[in-house]
Amino acid sequence: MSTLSTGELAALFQISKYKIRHYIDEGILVPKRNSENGYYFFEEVDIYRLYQIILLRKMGCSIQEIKESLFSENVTIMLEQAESRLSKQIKELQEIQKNAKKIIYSQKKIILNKMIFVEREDRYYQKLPDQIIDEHSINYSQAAKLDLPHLDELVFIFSEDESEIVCLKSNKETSDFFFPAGKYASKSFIAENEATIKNQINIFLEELAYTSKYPASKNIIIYENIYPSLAYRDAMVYSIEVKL
Amino acid sequence: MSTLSTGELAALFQISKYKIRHYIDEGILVPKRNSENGYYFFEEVDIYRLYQIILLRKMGCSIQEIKESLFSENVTIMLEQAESRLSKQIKELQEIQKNAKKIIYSQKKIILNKMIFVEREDRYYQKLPDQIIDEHSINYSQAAKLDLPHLDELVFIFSEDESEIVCLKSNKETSDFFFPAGKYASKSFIAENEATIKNQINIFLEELAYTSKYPASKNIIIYENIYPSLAYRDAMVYSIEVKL
DNA sequence: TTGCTCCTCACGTCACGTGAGGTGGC
DNA sequence: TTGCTCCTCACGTCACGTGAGGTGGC
Repeated sequence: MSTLSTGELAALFQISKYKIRHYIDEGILVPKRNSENGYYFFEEVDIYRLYQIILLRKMGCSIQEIKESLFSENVTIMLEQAESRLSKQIKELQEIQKNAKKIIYSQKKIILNKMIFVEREDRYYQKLPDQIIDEHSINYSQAAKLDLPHLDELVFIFSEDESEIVCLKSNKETSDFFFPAGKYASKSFIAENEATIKNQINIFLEELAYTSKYPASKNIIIYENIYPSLAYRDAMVYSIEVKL
Repeated sequence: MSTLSTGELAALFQISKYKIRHYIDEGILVPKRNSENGYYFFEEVDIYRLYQIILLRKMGCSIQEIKESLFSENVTIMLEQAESRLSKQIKELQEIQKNAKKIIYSQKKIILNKMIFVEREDRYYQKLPDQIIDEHSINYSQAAKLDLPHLDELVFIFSEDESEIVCLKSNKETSDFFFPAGKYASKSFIAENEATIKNQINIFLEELAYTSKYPASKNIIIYENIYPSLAYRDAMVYSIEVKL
């Protein structure tokens, strides 16, 4: 039976020799050694053992867990546990990938600082309960139950009487505000603070007057574009919309 | 604008406060602090920043890489790099999962220590070059180019003149041995060493004589069942086959 | 002898986690 | 006052990686 040295085994599996030494030190790989020079030599069983270790490690098992799997005749039980965990992990990573792609895509496609005209469906919004609102903004500690997808549904409405109201997407029955289907003027911009937003609203309205298009309603809807916002470092991306 | 404490932020993202403190210490999260009591407070930008950090960390970026992404206005470039790496990683994990399932499945379905009868197609085998063979076994240091799937194609043939020859799966043209299609007697067993294998061959042949089924050829084929073998701790699973 | 590998031991590193000791807020 | 959080600092941990110093094999 031919045997391998640490270096050869490392080359076979394309891992570092230090890793192999680590597994020996931890007692999960127990090769025999040459009694004359103390060199380790690896036989077929050790090669299989190392394959198991590498596989289980890649599947997310700790060295401690692998150590425990040594007590049973075969590693099937540990493999099955690891496989079901891995399956979940792959799904999680796919979700993470989806979110990343969403951010990348939305950052690339968004048109900043330019008025555009968009067609919208009927939209309904509902005032947020007072305890969640704090100085016209959302109170995150109160709203901790709301996760990110929900923030997606948050809008600020500047109503006819100039007051600012924080709302959530809603349906016909429970709505406080109704924005009918049709053509809307829209503009997206980057804002670091609330002053920038107020300023941008004024610019938007002036620009709208300049193009001789007069809003059908004085209700202005402002929302944060969560996904493109997540791409920016110190700023957020907002959009203003008004019905023509 | 409402703000969050470290604990509240940790609860919002379902991570530990120590992790948040770590990101602050590393300088990738830079919240303002209350000048009176030194408490950190987190504003909306910090919440977005932490979301970015958590996302990039989950995608496999190091803190150092995240630190570098801070120099650009947005994290799109870093996100794109991370996304392509993540995509590769997901594929690798799916390969790992496939291998694990193969091992689990083959360990469960294999019938040990019981003679069975199987139908086989035509099989051709080719002797392995001498430099790869060492005392009737494979020399792994020479065969390091062969990866695991190739070991799957390795067999030991005990030919009519009782000699043992190591072979690889082959085709009609380059073959040294030919095992024709038809019914084969087969038995799988666990072996720790070569003596067990020799012993199992004798038991197998006696058992075969006992069932009054005489082999059509004295060529015996022995191979290791790589995938079930990978499930066992100190042993390997072999199968013997002989044409009836 | 040269250039390669092998060994041990100890310390480094990355991304946190933990635990002691003290303060702040309702 | 009680029970909660907050802070700092230092040390622990997991799975390795690195580097010094010395030996072995062709």
